[in-house]
Formats: sequence, C-alpha cells, structure tokens
Amino acid sequence: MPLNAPEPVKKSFKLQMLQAREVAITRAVNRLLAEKGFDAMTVDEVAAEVGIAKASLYKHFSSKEALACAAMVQAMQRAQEFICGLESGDAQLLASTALAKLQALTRWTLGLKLSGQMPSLPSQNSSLRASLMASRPYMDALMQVSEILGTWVVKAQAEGQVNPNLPPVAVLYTLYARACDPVLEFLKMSQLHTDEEIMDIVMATCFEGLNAR
Amino acid sequence: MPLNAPEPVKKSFKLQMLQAREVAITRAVNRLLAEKGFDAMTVDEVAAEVGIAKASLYKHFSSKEALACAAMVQAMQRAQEFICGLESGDAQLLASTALAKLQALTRWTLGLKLSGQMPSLPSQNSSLRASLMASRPYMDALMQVSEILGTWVVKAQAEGQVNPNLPPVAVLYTLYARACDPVLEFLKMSQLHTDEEIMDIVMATCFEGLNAR
DNA sequence: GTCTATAATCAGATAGAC
DNA sequence: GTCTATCTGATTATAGAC
Repeated sequence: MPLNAPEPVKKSFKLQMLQAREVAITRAVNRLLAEKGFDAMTVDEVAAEVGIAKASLYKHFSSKEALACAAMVQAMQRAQEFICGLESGDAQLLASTALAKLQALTRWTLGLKLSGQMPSLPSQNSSLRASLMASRPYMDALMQVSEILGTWVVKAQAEGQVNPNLPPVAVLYTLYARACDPVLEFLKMSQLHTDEEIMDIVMATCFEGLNAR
Repeated sequence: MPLNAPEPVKKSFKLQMLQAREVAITRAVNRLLAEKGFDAMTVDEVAAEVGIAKASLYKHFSSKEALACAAMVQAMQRAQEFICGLESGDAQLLASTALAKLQALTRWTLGLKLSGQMPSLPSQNSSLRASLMASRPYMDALMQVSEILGTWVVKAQAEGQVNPNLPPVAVLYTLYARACDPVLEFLKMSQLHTDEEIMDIVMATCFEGLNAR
C-alpha cells in the first residue's frame, strides 16, 4: 500500500463528503423555508430532516441565519442558471423576445413555489433580512440577477411590449413579489384548479392585469 | 347623594373605560402587527406601547393569538365600513361602476399599508392562521366582505370591465394579496417615489398588468 | 384591574467526550 | 465531525399583593 498517493485522494473524498452533506443541509433548509418560513423553522427540525445532530449543523453553519443564507444563495444560483439558459442557444426559439424571457422566468418561479421549493422571502422585519443584506454571496447573486432582468425590462419596454410608463425597477419588484405571492397558496388550497391552471391564472393577472382587454 | 341612581351610571362609565382601553390595545397591536408581523411582535412590546403592565393585558385577552385576532377583527370592521360607504349615497358619484368600487377599495388598502396600519396576514404556517380560522367574529367579517366583493367582481365581469376568463375567486384573492404586497415596501424603501406615485404604480400593475396596452 | 415578580417553556447555541 | 447533555436568553403566561 503506497504511503503518499492516498493522501490527496482521501482528502478529496472527505471534501466531497463535506460538500455533499452541506448540499443536503441546504436542500432541507430550502424545503423548510418554503413550507414554514424562517421564523417558524427551527434548527431542530433541520437537524431531524437531514438526519444529524443539531450540534453537527453548527460545525457547518455558525447560526440559523447563516443556514438560511446558504439556502437562499443556492436558490439564487439556480435562478442564475435558468436565466443563463434563457439567454443562450436553444432557448432563443422558445423565448425570443425580452418579454418572453421575463414570462418564462416568472412561470418558472411560480412552478417552484407551487412545488414547495421557493423559500419565502422575509416579508417583514426578520433577523434574516439583515443577514441577507450583509451576505456578500447573496447580494452579489441578487445584483447580477437584477442587472440582467433590468436590461430585459428596458428592452421589453423599448419593444413596446411592457408598459413604458412603469419605472423599470417597479416591474422588477413586481416580478420578484409574484414569486412569493400568497395567491398561489390560496388557489391551491381551494383545490378547484390544477397547478397548470393556477400558473395560467397568476401569469394572466400579472402581465395582462385584472381589467378586460 | 342618592344611593341608587349612580349605580348604572358608574357601571356604564367603567364599561366605557374598559372598552376604551381595549380599543387602545387593539390599535397598538394593529400597528405592531403591521410593523413587524405576528411572530416578531412580543407581548412585552404591546404592553409597553399601551403603557400598562403585561399581566393587565392578559386580563383583557387570554393569549397573544387572541390579541392579534381582536386587532384583525377591528381592521376587518374598518374595511366593512369603507365598503358600506362605497355602496351607499354620495360615493355613487365617485365609484359608480363595480370596477370603480373595487379600485377604490384597493387603493384604500394600499394607503393603509403605506401608512403602516395594515396588519400583514400570516403568509406562512403561523399559529395565528389557526386562531383566525377558529375565530367566529373574524371569519364572519371575512365572509361578509368576500360576499360583497364577490358580487362586485361578477358584476364588473358582466359589464365587460374585468377579464371574464378569470375565476371570480382568483380576482378576489388577487385583491386581498395586493393589500399585503411587498412591492409597496420595496418602492417606499427606494425613496424614488411619493406614496401617491407608489399607489398609482401598484394600481396600474394590478389592474392593467405589466404588458403594454 | 393593575402592578411586581416569577414560573414554565421553548429555541438557539455550546461543552466536552468520543 | 458527530454525538449527548447542557447552558442561556427570550418570551408567553400566571401568582399573588394591593
């Protein structure tokens, strides 16, 4: 048995295990964040869902806020990947205009929310708000996403497809807000519509408004 | 000094004081509920804001949930009064059509939210949700409001002013959701617009949609 | 009914053995 | 790094004097 060779291999393996564990943690946090929100989620629940002791969680993340931040960053990165996909190659056929891209992204976020994978933003004065604002990885990802979406909005307005009287930032905020819109839960609870129908309804109210056209 | 006459007068006075105190409490709760939400609000804060001891609060309301329920019922009653005003006399000139009434009510709720008087609904799994659903006064008020608004929505659709393809209940939920829309806070934080402008923007996105017309 | 003081509980975080 | 057991602080709720 060689004495030197196994070292880096073993190290890499351990690192992989570490990362795999952390991915499992953020996935659990993401799900619980979507289901109950930050305040109602307890660290004990996270530990139970991952299947490790609470103390072990704190070896990976220094606080409950750090836990949630990591999950939010992960979610943000998934959004970035989806956005990149919309900007490149094949997707051009499906989403050729700026408006089509905005709509595709919005529908994707609605689907995430309906399937319980969209961590609900801290809509009120939560301790999470401050932590997120102080988190470089999160803010960087948010800025990047906002910049791309901002250009899409401006382009869609220039192309006459989005109401040019609306401040672009207001359009942006509106799209962000739709990703955590309680209307989706309400309609799902009523059990009168399929997920597809619910998405169609919310997409219609968002882009076409309540008024008849 | 008569021995019998003062009795009912004194009782009535004490009752008035009691009710006045409880109104003061619900007002404070309402404000804190709007500012921080149910979970972040503590009973100590409520007591401090009202200016009485915490134990005294529990003489009026049996739990934190009961406290919040009372505030929500009070808010609901204010909404009912506004709705009744829209249906009667003078307001007919300002809000003659069903759509105009829906818009007037929506703008009113946006104004409440902007001035920090709209208690934010428990959007996630809060203990408040269950308490509200179990509260007869709250559910009764909610049902009454929903019934009236429901007729307005159907009428507005029949008059060709609201998109007839949308299920009326979806329109209703959408209007409820706009009353606690985070877009309002986001725009207010950006400090680029006055409250009036913010209301105009949100009203436009809500009723006319993001798309150009 | 209001107060001070305290009980009871729960959740975030840590100590220390392995 | 993971565990069990524990600490600490915050928060809901109550006891008991006045």
